[in-house]
Amino acid sequence: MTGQVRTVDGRVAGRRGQETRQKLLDCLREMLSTSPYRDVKVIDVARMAGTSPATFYQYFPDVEGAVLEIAEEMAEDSVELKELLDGKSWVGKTGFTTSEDLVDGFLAFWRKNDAILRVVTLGAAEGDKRFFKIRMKVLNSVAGPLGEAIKANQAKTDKSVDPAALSGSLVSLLASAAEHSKAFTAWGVKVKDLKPNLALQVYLGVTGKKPPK
Amino acid sequence: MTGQVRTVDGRVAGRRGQETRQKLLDCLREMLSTSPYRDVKVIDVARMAGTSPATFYQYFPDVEGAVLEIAEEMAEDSVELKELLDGKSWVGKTGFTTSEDLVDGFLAFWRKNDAILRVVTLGAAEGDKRFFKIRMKVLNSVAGPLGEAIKANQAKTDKSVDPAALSGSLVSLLASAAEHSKAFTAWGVKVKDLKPNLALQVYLGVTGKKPPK
DNA sequence: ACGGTAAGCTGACGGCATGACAGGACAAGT
DNA sequence: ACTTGTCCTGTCATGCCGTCAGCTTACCGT
Repeated sequence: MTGQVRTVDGRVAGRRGQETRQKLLDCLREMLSTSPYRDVKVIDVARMAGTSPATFYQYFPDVEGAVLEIAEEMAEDSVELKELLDGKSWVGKTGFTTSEDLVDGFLAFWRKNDAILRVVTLGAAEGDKRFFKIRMKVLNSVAGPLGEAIKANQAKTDKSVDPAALSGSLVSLLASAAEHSKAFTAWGVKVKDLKPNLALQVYLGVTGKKPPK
Repeated sequence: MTGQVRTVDGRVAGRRGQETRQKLLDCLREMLSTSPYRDVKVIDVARMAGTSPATFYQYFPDVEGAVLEIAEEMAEDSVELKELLDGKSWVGKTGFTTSEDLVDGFLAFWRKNDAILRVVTLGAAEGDKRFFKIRMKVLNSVAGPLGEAIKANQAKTDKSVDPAALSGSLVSLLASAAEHSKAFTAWGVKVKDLKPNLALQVYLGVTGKKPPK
């Protein structure tokens, strides 16, 4: 389904080629997490990979193209986030644990991929449809199931909030907290306290009730 | 208080110099809103301003330096956001209006400055202290007063949520919604419905109650 | 084993952005 | 007109970008 990996000029990549390509991607990933996006240069990536800029351009049209590749890989991984909600209960104490696990898992995922997600977020904000789509895929892996959970709970305790809007808000909040956790620290919220606070808000959003002691 | 405007090599800028400098800043602002941050080049800004790259480097060390200048200007403007909360009531129908006005004003501010805020957000996420500080100044102009309001209301209806964490979450949510309103659209939330939804969440966060009909 | 074919890599090059400098243009005061 | 200090730009060295021709390497059929 992925089709064959191809070079920019149309040749199919063999074993060695794919290795080189992967090495370039790895090095780019590394560069992204150590220097500002604006300063990431093809020549640096190539140097780090022990190859030449010309080789880079064989496999990717430009830096952005390679970044998209990494981002798509990450978006694939994001399906694992669905498991944080799949078949979980929102009732009583177990419900709050569900909420805590969700927050935990989401923050961990974001932290693991924070460099690439930063770039994806920027691209999306700048209106680039490709980055926007990737960002939505990641967020939807949580927003989808979460919206379902909210809708299911509203069936019991009818409230007048649009489930889509609410789950979207909650996921946006999680993303924002993950990307800018330092802001919360500056507001006097200790890292340790951040997670419970987020979990509380998620629980409140889904069930509409205070969590059991 | 700003001190005198100076060129990179230490001369003080006169009338004409300041005009040129301002023109460069305006053009940079324009460029930022029309092309990806990564692709903004000194030469383009200079060309647009009808001057030469050398002139640009006379007033700014690099693109980032000039961007910081614009960002600081914007951060100054952000004090106007405080007025959205100063002395406002959170009681009953008036309270919900306060919430609506806050959301309205915040989104408007963000939209007006979205290009520069995008870059500030990126810089902050990348760990740049200067951008982080600017972003905090903007967010604090709302988070501060909002936190006060929350604390004041908790005095009556005691709840166990940290006011700082809650106001931080709400402001983060607003920022996220402003920056990625398209995401909400993709979730089926119409632009028209987004504001009331956000206002509702802010109101809920502050008062802990559903708004009066 | 051998030659053919396609994959893989790089040196080299024109083009453009960066950033520094010195010198010329300009305005203002004397 | 002359001086002084501000302001702008032409020019230059440097370095990255993006492309290409051409060389080397691996694979495959006979």
